[in-house]
Amino acid sequence: MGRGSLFDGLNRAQREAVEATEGPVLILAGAGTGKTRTVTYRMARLLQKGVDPANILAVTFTNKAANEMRERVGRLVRKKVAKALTVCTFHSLCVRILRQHIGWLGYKTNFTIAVGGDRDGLLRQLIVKHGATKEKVSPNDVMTEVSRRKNAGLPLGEIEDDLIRTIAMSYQKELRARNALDFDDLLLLGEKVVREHRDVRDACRDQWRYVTVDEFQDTNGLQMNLMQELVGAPHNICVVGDDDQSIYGWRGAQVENILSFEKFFPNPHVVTLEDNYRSTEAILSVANKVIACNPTRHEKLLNPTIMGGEKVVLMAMPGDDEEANWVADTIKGQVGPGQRTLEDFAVLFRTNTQIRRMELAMREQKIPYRLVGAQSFYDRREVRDVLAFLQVGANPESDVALLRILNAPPRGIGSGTATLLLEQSREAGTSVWAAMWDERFLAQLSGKAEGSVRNFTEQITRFSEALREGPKEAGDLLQRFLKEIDYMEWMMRSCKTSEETDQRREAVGELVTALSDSTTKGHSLQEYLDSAALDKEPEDDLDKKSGVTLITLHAAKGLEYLVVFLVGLEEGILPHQRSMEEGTKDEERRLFYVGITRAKEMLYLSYCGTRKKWGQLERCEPSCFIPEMDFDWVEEQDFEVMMNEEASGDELKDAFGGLRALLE
DNA sequence: GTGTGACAATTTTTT
DNA sequence: ATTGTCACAC
Repeated sequence: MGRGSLFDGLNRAQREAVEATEGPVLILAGAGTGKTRTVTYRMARLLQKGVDPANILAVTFTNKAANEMRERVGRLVRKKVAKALTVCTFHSLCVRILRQHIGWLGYKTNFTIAVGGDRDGLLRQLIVKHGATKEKVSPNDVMTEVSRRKNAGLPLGEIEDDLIRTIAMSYQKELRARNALDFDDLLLLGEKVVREHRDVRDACRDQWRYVTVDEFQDTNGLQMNLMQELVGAPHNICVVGDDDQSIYGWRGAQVENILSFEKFFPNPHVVTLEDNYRSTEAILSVANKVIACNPTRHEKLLNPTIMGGEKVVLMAMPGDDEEANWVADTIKGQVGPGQRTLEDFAVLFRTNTQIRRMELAMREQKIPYRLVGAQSFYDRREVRDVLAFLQVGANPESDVALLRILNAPPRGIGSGTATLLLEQSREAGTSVWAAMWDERFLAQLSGKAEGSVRNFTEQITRFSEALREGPKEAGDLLQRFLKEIDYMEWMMRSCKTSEETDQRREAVGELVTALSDSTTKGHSLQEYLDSAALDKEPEDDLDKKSGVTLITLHAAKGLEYLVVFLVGLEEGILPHQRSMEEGTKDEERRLFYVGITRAKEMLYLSYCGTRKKWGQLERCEPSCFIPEMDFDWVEEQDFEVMMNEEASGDELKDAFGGLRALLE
């Protein structure tokens, strides 16, 4: 690769960043300033200089970002070289480290990762057990507090609220007993093992000599500590981020990590990227004026390189139904041969629940769409079940998974037997699986229950052995196992619509395919299960689907679209009610800013006069962020006024007939 | 032990 | 409005 080609199309600041390969580097990159491009070129430059790809680590926050980064480096260097890089999320980095070294902390290396439903289920049980149902304790309350403390490095034993402390501590004990880790444990223990064990730390330092961290404004204290342990002298660490896009404060992110980077790694080479290549002047002017309202920030502007552009449209809507249909109609009107495609459009929401209404409108109007970050693929019931089967097959001692599938589909091991089983495992200090083999336990059961248990253990043993003998055929084996236990038939019986039936069948099919793909590529079963626990979607799933993108503001960070609709600009939604109560309105403003800067050519904003909440109509006020925009670049429209005008003109009557009918 | 139906609670954002 | 939980009947 010639030196000239590597630097083609980079501006001065970007080149400076690419060329600064040694020592700490801080890249302050505003939205759309070619951040990913700069980072990937920089990695290519390292490789060009002769750095071994195995010595390069890039850490991101989402799998999507990790995949994209790997893919883009892959365009610059040979495939084989790109493959040897370590590009992963903080969480999967920690899994890697822990799968090797967690023995130091007294866990077994085949620990399971407790996610979503399983974790909530456990909490629910514990809440009931401690008689806290009638008190206002929800799994979420406990989880929020547990997560907050783990990420801040504070002990659970010092939680003030007695009830929450008790539940939090037994939650932790329970996880521990089941050799399971939650998301926060991954970071907590990952950092701990690296900090406490010099050998581990040095092994990591020896392997990863050049480290890059993306979206650095979103790191929390734990992640910062981990990086400090991982990166020894000469501190070849490059961090990239933008304080204006810090939107994860609620998850413990510390903007100070990027604002005072030099405190952690002295004398960094600082590069600022301000030229924006993504959006029009119109869009950037609106964005700049809004974000300038935040009091504490690195003062900076996004400089447009695309001058002019269509004004940002601000639409007043009567209600959320009309809003959804208006979005769908507008998209329809702009898609066609020689015009835009569905993939050019994205609709951005503050909350997941808003997405439902939009989905309905899309279906009614037969517009294909893809959902990002709504209900994640891996949170679907059938998927969790099937993964649990696989997990148990891979390692029957995975208590969390085993308990999940104990009686799914029903096989005569009901809650009574399950309780006895759990007691047995606790008393004997063994896994649930081991308890199932205990003759003294089996003797306590009725003849029928005993038979059920023996049947089950025998079935699992066969499946497990088959997997061990032929790990490459895991996909087939799984499918055969599902057939053997009649899983699909049971699952289908609880489906209401044929659509649901298809979806579930499809989901399971996808899972089997993904598994087969993974093992064919030479990944172990454990690796597949890890990625399933940490990923939101199977690798390529999302990009393959075509259509309009429906996505939350949080999930949209880092992405861009030709045309963006940012809907629901109302008090209580953006800014969210809770942020006003908690005094985090600045973060909501940054969220608004992130949303605006996703748009390349055209931005539509809308707010409603009324909105349905819990089936009831409620009045809404326009967001307080609206007056903060630069109205030189905004065109205000009112849907009802517009409709009346259309109604009086004859030509367009038919085109909008459907919409008008809605209003009447 | 399993399956059905009425009732209640739920909505911030993600790995 | 949807989803899950609980009580009751088989």
